[in-house]
Amino acid sequence: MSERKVRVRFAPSPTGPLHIGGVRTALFNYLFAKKHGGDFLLRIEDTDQTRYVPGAEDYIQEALAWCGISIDEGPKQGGPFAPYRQSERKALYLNYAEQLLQSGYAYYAFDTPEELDEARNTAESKGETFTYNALSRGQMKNSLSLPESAWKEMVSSTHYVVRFKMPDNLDVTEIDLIRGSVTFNTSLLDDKVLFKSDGMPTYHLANVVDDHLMDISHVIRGEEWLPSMPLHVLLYRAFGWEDTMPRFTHLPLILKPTGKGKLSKRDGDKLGFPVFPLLWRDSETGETSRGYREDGYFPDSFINMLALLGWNPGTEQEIFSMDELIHAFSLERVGKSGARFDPEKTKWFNHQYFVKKSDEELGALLLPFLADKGIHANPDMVAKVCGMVKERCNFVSEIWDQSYFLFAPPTSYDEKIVSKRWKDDVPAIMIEIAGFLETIEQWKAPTIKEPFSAFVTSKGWNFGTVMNSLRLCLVGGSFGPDIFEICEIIGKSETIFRIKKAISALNK
RNA sequence: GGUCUGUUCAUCUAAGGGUUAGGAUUCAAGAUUUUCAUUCUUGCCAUAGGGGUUCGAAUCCCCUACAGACUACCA
Repeated sequence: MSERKVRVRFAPSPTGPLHIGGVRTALFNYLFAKKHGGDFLLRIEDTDQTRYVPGAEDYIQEALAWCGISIDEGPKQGGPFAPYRQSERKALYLNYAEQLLQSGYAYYAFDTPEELDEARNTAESKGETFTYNALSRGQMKNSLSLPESAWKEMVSSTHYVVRFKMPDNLDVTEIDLIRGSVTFNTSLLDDKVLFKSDGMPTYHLANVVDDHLMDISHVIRGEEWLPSMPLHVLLYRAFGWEDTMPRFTHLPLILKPTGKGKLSKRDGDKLGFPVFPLLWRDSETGETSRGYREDGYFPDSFINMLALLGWNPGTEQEIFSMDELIHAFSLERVGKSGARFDPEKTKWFNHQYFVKKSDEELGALLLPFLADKGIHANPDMVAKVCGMVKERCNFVSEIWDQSYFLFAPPTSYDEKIVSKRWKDDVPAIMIEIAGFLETIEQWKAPTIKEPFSAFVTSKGWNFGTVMNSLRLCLVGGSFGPDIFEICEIIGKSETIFRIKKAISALNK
């Protein structure tokens, strides 16, 4: 058993864009597989045609690719267990349902949705919950309650479903790799539908059959699946597959940053952060949802953040490359309780990756951004600019906010700073400063700074006044890199031009 | 309602019977940067409550509270 090759699957249904909770599930599966030298498969669970959303499957593939989660076997990449799309495996499932029917672990049921609703409503009006199980199945329309001739006739003439015959009052105990032993009593469980009247299996049947057929060794999925674990275990037993049954692990949920409940799309809209890896445009409503990629997050930063949400290495290391994650990962170190999502920490992670990038890398990312604004600057100069301001940024887009004045003169002056710095004596001083700068030959930051400082001192001016006013002229506000660096970048004539421009613009 | 799972600073978490309960994010203060940001230092802040077991409990057990998931011919 312990020799078995690790094979895990990520099995989303293509009903919309992949949520970050789903990405994390995929990531943990991937890390676990790679840690043990195993395979990571993608299987599309599209057994519900009514919920099929065009583009969702492509989105899932693209999102995983962006994250650096590579798929060993899947619908696009193929593999020895193809097809990997359940709708394409449709023909298979009926045989397995019939196997259960023949061995007495399942039965035909003919209750219409209306009849089931009615049963639920009657129970509810009595303050009870209707459960299709050993106690009630005798009163329903199925192959256990009806005479054989009657139900056989119905099987051929009407729609039917196949239900699992849940044993009465049996304790089912199974080990969850992060929670330990979990026990359920079957008397509280219902006779789940395994095969729908439209000819498709339900999730329960399809996932067990496929996991078995695809030789899956570990099922790692969200906590919302924990209640259906006993059903799945019982299915493995019914099929006689218990000796190769995968080990189960249920991951804790990702919760809203504030308030209660699990993270939803709404929270992102409300609090202003993405809940999807990639931008998503709903083809029906035309509505778009932000994505981490488009918001300027780096995939490795995004993955790093996600990995630490619910898992920790037991050391104080926080920055991990994918390879380091693979090396350090273990299911035992995944927490049991839900983790509240923190958009602030996500930004912090991005900042860590941001400042680690070389000036040239950032420059290359900024270039197209500048081109959009009609600015075509020298790549060397752009790289230098990135180096000057990257400490103050979390995203590429913020480089522009911190450096636009290096590409063009300020178009406005921050009013607060003007009233604070632009005193009556300042214009006269600035005129003298401009005149002095005119005399400087060597236009480099250090060679400007030295004579400049001497000049200001000799005049007896307050250094802070001069510097802050000069910054206002060149930048339009009170921020940005070293003032002499700015002078060097924009050049001598531009520096003097901006001083004069500011004097006339601020002359009241 | 029922079943299952969970509960350590505001947030992510460490400490798998013995530490002044540690780190990170956020926030606040100070230093540096004659700007802003960075950086550095410091500070604030937690074992849900109650019972046991034990020489000793965040850790083991029970009860309560709270939270979440599930309870479809959806996954």
